Amino acid sequence: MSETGKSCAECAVRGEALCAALDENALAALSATGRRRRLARGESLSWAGHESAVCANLIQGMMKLTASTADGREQIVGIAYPADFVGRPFARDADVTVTALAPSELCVFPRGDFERALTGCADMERLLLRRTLETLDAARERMLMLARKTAGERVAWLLLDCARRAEAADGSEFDLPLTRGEMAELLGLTIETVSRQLTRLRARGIIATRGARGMAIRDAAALEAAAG
Amino acid sequence: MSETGKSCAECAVRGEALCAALDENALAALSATGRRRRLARGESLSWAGHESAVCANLIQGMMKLTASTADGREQIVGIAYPADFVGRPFARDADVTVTALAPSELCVFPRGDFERALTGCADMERLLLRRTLETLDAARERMLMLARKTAGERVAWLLLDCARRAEAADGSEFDLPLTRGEMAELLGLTIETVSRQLTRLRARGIIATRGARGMAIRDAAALEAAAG
DNA sequence: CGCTCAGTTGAAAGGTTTCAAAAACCGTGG
DNA sequence: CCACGGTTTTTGAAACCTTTCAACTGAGCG
Repeated sequence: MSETGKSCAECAVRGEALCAALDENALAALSATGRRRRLARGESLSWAGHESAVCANLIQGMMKLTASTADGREQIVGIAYPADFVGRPFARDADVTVTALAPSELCVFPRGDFERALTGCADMERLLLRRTLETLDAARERMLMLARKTAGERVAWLLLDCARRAEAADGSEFDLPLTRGEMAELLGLTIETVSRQLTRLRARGIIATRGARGMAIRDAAALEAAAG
Repeated sequence: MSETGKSCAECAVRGEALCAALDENALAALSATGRRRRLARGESLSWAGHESAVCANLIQGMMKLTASTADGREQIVGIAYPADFVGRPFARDADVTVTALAPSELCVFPRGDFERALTGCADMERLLLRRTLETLDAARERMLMLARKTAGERVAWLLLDCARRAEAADGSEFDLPLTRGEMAELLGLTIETVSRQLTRLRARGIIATRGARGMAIRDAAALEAAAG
């Protein structure tokens, strides 16, 4: 039973989060060390360069992981969705900052407790290994994008990714979960360049927009082609 | 005992590779499925988009992991050194190509056999998890570099990395393990840009070169500053 | 209804790439 | 040991794309 009075049994991501791999006893033990935490948009869970004190499962919302240079340039290096794990077990320091992109709720554990749960449960460890390998695959795809794709290709790629995640049917409208600034931060571009590329896609009839967030893909094939 | 007649006991990376976590029996079982393989510079172990058939430990040499776009643009997304693990357990398809940068020797296992060894040995699984988390950290640092650093910063960053790995004392000479082309492939630049940045660092007295590979860092502080 | 902030658009600047050619390097063979 | 030929590296100039700086527009909200 967590601080907020919700039990694991009624957790929105029960069955999808890492702790799905725990048996009843281990779950109870871990659960006793965890607590729910809500973050408003823009609030951070941890900061790069600071001690990596916590691990958490994202229950609802959306978070960004950002890396930054000494002089303040920033880059989003990952996005976390509900049921995703965030944190860095087995390391003293975090090298990313984790910030809520939308109002979010997490189940937070002291890092040491979470590590003990991992070590004590090979299934959960295996699950984390698989997820980490997938995250690494995604990171490598992003490296290719950041290093070799044009601005137009990057924007198209992101729109396809958002549409896929929004499970938007072809031509149907969905809301972008990111501002232009966040899109830029993710794609390694500037706000202006993102805006110009969206304008270009709209001019070519490939997408339609409605306000800043409303988005509809009119020509998925063309968008895929544009994504390189 | 592997094909080449060498046993694990006399393996050059025994104690550092993943299999250091295996007990005697498990090691014997895995070892029976593995074989040594030598690759000349430029030869590949696996190809992106093809079936991820093998896992391996790099015994000696150096390999690059490259991702590529449909139209052939390429980006190095990782480098493997002796004792490093290469391969993608738990996935049907590989999304990177693994190619030898120097004459290399690997201990290669069918993916299924390696996965069984992992599943049967929590210690090895834990070790792979830790290494994968470290690799992910490195990948994120690279994303930041590829997205936000200038050509000069990238080249300086790479030189520092190479010097560190070569354990070159301050001012001492060492050989770059990469050609200009490979440096460019790693840094998300072109050969010409890498060459121009090296020329600039040389002109500023920060480095000295001797042929294409010989490199000496004359002013480490300035180089660190230049790396951003 | 006006205010504020996010997003768009424009023009100029800047850095990197592209294309082209010269120079240096390296392994080979005489 | 030096000359040779192919390849890698360096250098130059122009083109290109993205960024920067600046101003405008539009949307959301009290």
